[in-house]
Amino acid sequence: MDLIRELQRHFGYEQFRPGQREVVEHVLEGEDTIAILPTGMGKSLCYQLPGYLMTGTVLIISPLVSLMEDQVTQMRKNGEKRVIALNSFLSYSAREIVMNELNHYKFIFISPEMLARKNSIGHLKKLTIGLVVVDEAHCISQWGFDFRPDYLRIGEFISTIPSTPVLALTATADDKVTMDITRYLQMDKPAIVRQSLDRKNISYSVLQLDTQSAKLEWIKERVANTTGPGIIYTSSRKRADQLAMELQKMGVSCQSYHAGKDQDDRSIIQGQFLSGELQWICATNAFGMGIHINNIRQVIHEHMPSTIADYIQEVGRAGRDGLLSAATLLYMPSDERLTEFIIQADIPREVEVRHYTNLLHQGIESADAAKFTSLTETGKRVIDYYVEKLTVDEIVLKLKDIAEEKDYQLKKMLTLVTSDKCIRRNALSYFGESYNVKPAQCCSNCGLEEIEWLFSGKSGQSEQSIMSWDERITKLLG
DNA sequence: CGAAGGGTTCTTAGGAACCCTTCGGTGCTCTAAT
Repeated sequence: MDLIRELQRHFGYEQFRPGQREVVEHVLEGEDTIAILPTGMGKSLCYQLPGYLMTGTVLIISPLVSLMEDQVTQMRKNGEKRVIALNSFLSYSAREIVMNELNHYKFIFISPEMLARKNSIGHLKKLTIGLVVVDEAHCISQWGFDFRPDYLRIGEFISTIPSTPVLALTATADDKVTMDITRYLQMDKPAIVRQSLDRKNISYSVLQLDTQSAKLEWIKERVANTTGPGIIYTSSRKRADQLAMELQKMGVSCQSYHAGKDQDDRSIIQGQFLSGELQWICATNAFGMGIHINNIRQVIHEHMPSTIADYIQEVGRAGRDGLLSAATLLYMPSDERLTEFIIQADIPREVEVRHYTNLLHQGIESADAAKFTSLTETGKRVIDYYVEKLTVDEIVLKLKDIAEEKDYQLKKMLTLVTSDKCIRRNALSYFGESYNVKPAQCCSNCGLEEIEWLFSGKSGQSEQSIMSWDERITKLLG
């Protein structure tokens, strides 16, 4: 088959981007495939093109309803009418109608939660599914074990259609994530297509400061004197709101974004950032997935994320246009305490697990049983998943493992932040990669000399723009 | 655990010093009550 001709016919492109052709070929061969392609490499083409070239429906499992809606809108805009998203946006009656007409659709988007429902499975099993796609597949590791257990149930559906190829797409996967994907998607010796995660145009800096207010002052100076658009990641919703307010006071066009805001506000803010109306976003880790903005110049971490993989995901949102971009992480000793608290707080404690499962064994309905414990809604759902597979003692051990793993990930992150070795090299080695050519603007540990490029488009900054990085930092810290 | 904010004390009427309490991330779906 002449894939280039098909590419032209369906998408109007003259050539594939790196990795795409290989992925498409594996999928068309009917092989299970894991594609690890950096952001902006056109992952959706990896299932859309095979979809057109094969019989049967393409089922795409997607983590966010907003992301599904965006993709459906995009595909419809490109002339594809046979596409639908199955999620809670559909009214009950609309869902009934759609479910009975599923064979009209070529591309069906669905959340893991919806996929786990018996009703959905019944309808989907009537279809001939040609390909199952798991978009943002690292969510299996990131969320499956302690947040959205239905991510671990995807494999149960897949095992009912054993000869259908499965394609997992992600921008970041270390060995453990690759193993989790293989296992929980019941993949059979998957083909792995991997492009380097090294983004040469991103320069990494870590700055150690002593207090919260020093961080605030640094950010204010930085935003006032350099160019956006940019994202500032914080570790709490409150902090994101405060920062946005401080920057607004300076006349910076800026909004905060986190899960505490209602869905409408969130999509408005995202839209404004997308259109360039907003220069800066102060956000928790709720912001970013599925944000297709090419010219983000800066990603500032007011507080470090809890894993290196998260860090690389967040930082990777900068510079999709290939132009130089800055990633700056502000670190204050003891910052890890908050992160530690957050990641451990939601893991159910042993007493809660034993109490809850005891009630279940007495025949009490799970919803009622949860009321008698201090379990969070998330905690309850996580245990409900493990109860199906494990004994109580095993669950307790499993949760301990999860906690230890998270702790280990955080320690890795902390090592990256506090090391005086090359940040790029350290981060890449976490993904089993080494680099060959060091870019001029590598990282603060290798030495960043000029930040002139960060002032492009700003007027009246010529004097500052020729200051060296170190001089500037010294000045900022006064 | 540590930061931030509200309240109280102390000493003398504005503010510093301290104690105590609260809060801290990610998303899906459905149900019941307005």
